[in-house]
Amino acid sequence: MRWVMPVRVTADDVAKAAGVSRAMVSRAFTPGASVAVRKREHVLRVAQTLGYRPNLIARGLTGQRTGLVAVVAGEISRPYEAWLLEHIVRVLSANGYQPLLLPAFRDANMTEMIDHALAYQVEGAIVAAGSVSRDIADRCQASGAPLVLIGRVLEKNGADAVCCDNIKGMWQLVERLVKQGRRRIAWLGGTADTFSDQERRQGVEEALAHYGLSLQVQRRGDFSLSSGVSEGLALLDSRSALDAIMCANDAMALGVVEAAAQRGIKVPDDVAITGFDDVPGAAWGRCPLTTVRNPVNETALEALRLLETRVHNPTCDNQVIRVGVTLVPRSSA
Amino acid sequence: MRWVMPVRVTADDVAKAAGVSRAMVSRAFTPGASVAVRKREHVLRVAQTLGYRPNLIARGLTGQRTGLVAVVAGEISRPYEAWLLEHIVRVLSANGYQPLLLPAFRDANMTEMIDHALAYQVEGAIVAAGSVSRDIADRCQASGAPLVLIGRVLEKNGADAVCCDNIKGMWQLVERLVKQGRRRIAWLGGTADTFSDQERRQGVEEALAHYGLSLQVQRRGDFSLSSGVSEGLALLDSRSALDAIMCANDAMALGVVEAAAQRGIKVPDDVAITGFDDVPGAAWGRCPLTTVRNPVNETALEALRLLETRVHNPTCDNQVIRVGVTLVPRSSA
DNA sequence: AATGCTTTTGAACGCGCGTGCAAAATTGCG
DNA sequence: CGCAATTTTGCACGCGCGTTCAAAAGCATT
Repeated sequence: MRWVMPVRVTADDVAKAAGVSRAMVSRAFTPGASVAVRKREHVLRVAQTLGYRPNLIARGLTGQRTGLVAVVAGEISRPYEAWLLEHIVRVLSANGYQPLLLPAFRDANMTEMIDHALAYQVEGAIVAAGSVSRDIADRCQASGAPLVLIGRVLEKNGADAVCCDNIKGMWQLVERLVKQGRRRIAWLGGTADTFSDQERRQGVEEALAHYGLSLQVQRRGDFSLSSGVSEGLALLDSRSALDAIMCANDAMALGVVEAAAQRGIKVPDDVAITGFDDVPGAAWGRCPLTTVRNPVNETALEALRLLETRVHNPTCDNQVIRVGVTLVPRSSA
Repeated sequence: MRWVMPVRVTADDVAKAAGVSRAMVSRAFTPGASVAVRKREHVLRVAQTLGYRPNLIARGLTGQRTGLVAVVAGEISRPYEAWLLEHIVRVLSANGYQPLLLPAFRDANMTEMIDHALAYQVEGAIVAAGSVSRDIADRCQASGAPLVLIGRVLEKNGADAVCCDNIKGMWQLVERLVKQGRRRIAWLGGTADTFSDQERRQGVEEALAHYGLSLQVQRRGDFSLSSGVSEGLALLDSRSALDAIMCANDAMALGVVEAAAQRGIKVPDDVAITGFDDVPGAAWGRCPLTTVRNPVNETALEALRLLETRVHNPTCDNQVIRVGVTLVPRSSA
């Protein structure tokens, strides 16, 4: 391939080639601007020929919209995170935003990351991972970039958030188990100090208490499938005569299914297993999971809505949107 | 929370507050610039107090580095895509780049998307999804943004690419199957006109031919687990007395494992099943997959290396890096 | 104290763009 | 054709920053 020196075609070049002023070119690309129809067409045609596109970086400089939105995602290789990310990105993209992806590693310095994104003049940040301090929220607010949390709520009204109804979801699962006559129920929690873990466990305990029951055993994994296997084995070996194991998410539940298979324990006859999220893949595998559907698409839509609402009205009170969940009964419980 | 009007702190503000010129502030933030040590410290301290950070958008305007890299990813909710994306993002992030995530939907207009990203003055684009035409490659080249393809190679030297050794991987799998005495082998391909599908199938046929064998049956899925199940059932029901089913990726292989279970067919005793990629999760589930490891981390590193190489030397010939694969023998074959 | 050399500093410019404002061109109407 | 009302257009400015260049300041040597 013949290599040609890359040329940055600017509005000036187009203006010269079209025999108009540069302002003309700018207006031709601005919908609703006052430009003669014939001239606009002419300019656009010339621009097309030269391969010109307005430089979005320069546009963002004047305090205009940059169109950038920071998206903080957790470990993308995990099914739930990937699933959620896909929907967020899709929604943003469909609405004319550009997602700036910030990966949150285990020991990632969230403050530093958000700061860095803010330096790109993002119009907002959607955080679906890691723990967000009040400090970060203040910082975003100070930059005028709305912050929306997903799946976690900042104590004391620090930021907008959208979060599924963890409590209700767990109630529904417990109700189902109890109706099946299960009484000896164990809990497999996720990473400590995560919001999801806390609320989901709270939901389980509330619901059990309502039926006069309480948890037989508790263990804690890290939301990963492999931790589901190891902790599942531990639970099954603990000789507590369990008849159900409720997990804080689907991945761990699938791990427990695996553990049960390794021990030759029948699911759901001997022991019921429940998950949470209904990730794609929960329906497949050894034993289709009874779980609760986390409506990620609705979540993504609401997150964007919150973002835009706050752009238009920065002073309104913080909102926490609770999106509804649905019980998805399958074979595992 | 008390709401305070967001203020954009600029270098001018810092300059005034520190009693120096604005150029001073700029230099204080430029490593290696000629600034008195005491003064730099002073400026940085004042900047810190005011919460100032250089506006990266403005910086990018002068033709400096924007630090942005476009990343085109496929359906993120699929295990392989998510896994790869995670590594790409991690590598970019660790090297001071900001990934601009472009989702490639089924019927996404790739040209339009790349164009849009180019308007953000990205320093390069890493494309790990969709089909890339020569047209796009030229367009990137014209903008001076290196284009690196992952998992696909553009015919006739159109762009740099990094791609695993599909052929060799398939040879290794075939060799293993043949040594196990398998002779009646079926092929489950992925989405047509994808590079991976073509090369992997080519590898299988070459290797089989080397042993004087050929494929008994062929079917085609779409790389998804569910297509693996349906096509797997079709293959198993086809009464071809198959003793092995080779799949174009892990997801479909897991689907076929599921299909076999549904039909009560034993894996690997009755039929062997192989995958490709070794995604996280291939090791788990009903039957740990015998597969070939696709080194995504190395892939991501090489992609970035190609990107940077081309930035420094735009005229060098296009390279296609082949990263090595490893056979991962597990239970399924 | 005067000279020559090095380091540090500030004023000015340009990056590419959107837009307010006033001049120019067009239109409508008598 | 003449004049006012209305588009349409071009000029000039500023967004926030990095950087060049010449002036200023510091320093050592004579």
